[in-house]
Amino acid sequence: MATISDVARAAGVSPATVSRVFNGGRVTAERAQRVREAADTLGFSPNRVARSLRTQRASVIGLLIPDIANPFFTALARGVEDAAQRTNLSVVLCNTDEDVDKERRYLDVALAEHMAGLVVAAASRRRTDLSAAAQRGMPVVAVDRRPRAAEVDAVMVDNQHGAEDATAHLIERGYRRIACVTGPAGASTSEDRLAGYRAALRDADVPDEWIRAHTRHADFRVEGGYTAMKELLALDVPPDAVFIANNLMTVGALRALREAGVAPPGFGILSFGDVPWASLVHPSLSTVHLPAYDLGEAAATLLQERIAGSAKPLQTVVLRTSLEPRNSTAGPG
Amino acid sequence: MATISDVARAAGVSPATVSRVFNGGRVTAERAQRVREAADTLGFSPNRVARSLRTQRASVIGLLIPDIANPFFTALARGVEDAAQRTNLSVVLCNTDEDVDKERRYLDVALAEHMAGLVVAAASRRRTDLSAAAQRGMPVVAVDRRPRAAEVDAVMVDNQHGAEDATAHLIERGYRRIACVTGPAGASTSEDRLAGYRAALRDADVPDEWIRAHTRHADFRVEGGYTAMKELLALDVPPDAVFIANNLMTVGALRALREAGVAPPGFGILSFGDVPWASLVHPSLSTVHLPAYDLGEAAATLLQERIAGSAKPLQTVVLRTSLEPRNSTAGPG
DNA sequence: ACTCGGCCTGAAATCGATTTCTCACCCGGC
DNA sequence: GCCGGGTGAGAAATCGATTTCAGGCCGAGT
Repeated sequence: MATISDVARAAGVSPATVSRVFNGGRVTAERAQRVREAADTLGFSPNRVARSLRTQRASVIGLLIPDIANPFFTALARGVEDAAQRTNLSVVLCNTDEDVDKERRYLDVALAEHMAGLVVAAASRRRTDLSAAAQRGMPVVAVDRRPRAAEVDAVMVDNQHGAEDATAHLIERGYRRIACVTGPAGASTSEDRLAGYRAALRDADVPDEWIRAHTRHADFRVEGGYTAMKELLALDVPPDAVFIANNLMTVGALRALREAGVAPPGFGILSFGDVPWASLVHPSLSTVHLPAYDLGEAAATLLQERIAGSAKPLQTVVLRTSLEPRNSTAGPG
Repeated sequence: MATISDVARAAGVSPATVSRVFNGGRVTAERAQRVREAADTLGFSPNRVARSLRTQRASVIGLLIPDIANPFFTALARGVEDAAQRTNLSVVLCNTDEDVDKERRYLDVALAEHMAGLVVAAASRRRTDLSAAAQRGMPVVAVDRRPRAAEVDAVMVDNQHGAEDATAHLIERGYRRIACVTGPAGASTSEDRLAGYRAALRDADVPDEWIRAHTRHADFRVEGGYTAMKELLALDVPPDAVFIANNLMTVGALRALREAGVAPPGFGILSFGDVPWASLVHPSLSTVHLPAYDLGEAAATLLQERIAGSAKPLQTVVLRTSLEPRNSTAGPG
């Protein structure tokens, strides 16, 4: 591997001159030419480790996500990656598995590695701690989930509004007994979506007591959705529709519904978050589409501004969801 | 951010001693204790950039995969990640998008970043070029797909055997007109799977000419599978079963089949590679299960041996697939 | 008592780039 | 002819760790 000194020697100049050629310093055209030729023949490309050490800034950003198997997060990752690539940043993808300890280990690595910045979809609203990074001046952007205590930029979706819209849509279709399966009590996403669901039902004069009795908290995973749905179906008077707060739980719920022989349009299903290949499974499944790719792109762009030194006040960008209804003519009747 | 000298000063020792405390040199217990206390109070963790520069080896490995949205590769990535974490390596995940240029850019980054090694699922059998890495002594393990010219370790699945088994399974069930949708002509995976399919059919005395007429090459993506399946269904005498060479094309093919009103068990479907939530879609879909996680784990383990300096001759590890039939009593009839 | 090892320790070199500092040179103006 | 300003280039410092080298101390053996 050729070093900058090798190139300097080959071109008959000093290492400083070589560095200037590649970093926009003032060098006479003739010398610059010689340096470039020498670099080409030697196959030189600057050692990024040495550069990082000297300049005190890396060309790597970290992306912490809770579940790499969830298509929502892979789409988000692609958004981050595309935005990062535009300024020659590489992305280290870290899968925290919804595990706060694993997440903290990755945070430590990011700090020791002196990464340029972090995009974090927090594993927990309450227990994720981003203060260490903030303290050491490493820019952080929270995405999708905002850890409670952190003073960081954030890019979110309008969970409450999206959920309210979606639930209202079910009501318009004529469903009357609309249950809800949401995520863990701690998570901001699950609380906001639940709040939206509640708002829509209250607006339709459904009593709070009924709402509480038909709300289930699960874990944002397939199995959790399955179990919660089974519980709801076992009620004395089961619901005629359900609002489900994420895509994986929807998959589980669909299994429970199939086992119970229940299907649209007699039973209304609304998923918050796109279910992969949902059109194959249930053509009549409505979904709230989340702009996962844009979320990642916006977060990475914001992060790059901070890395470049922007001192603007903290921002929170909120992206809107969009409802994608199917089979608009059908209803419960 | 505290440096090693800060710790040294605080503990009243030299930086060398601090380094030895953390890297297993011989230091008296009393001093080591003082150093550890100083490090704790200062929140010291060694700067990995400086360490990499000095030791000439990084604690980061690169993972190049062609499609992060494919569950097969995310499972593989988790295998790599878990294995890497056991020896404190971090994984940089690079999504090449089946694009050889993008892949080459990532390879260059990996070299400039002086990563410890690479696990590569090549974007192309013919055009992916791993020689630059090999030349500079960076260990590389190919996984799932083996680039033609490269002299590297590899971890593969037994594509041909798996495909042959799967096709034989369809024959046993009584299907007689078994078509095939495979991947691009260049890819090793698609060729091997096609070969297995052919072998099984030849074994059942199906003429070569018929086989050729019922084989379609597509692009390993959803749309490709859809188009190819439509073509096959439009034949004068359409097939009564199909062997599909990867999971995403199966999704497309299923859509084509649904549109044509064709379904199991009258029509036999066999997917090479697990289709996510297939049980929801079509309970009677048989799949060849690919050990994606183990593939990644084995590759990362092999890579770590090389990084540690193993000079064993090049290895190729082949993992077996397993057939997961459903609805075993049903057949075409 | 003297020497020879062995074991710790700190000083200093090192990794490969960037960047500051300094100097030499050249040009133009007075 | 001399001086000032501007420009380009090299020498050397620097980033933060690891590692070599050399020396100091202590204990054991003769």
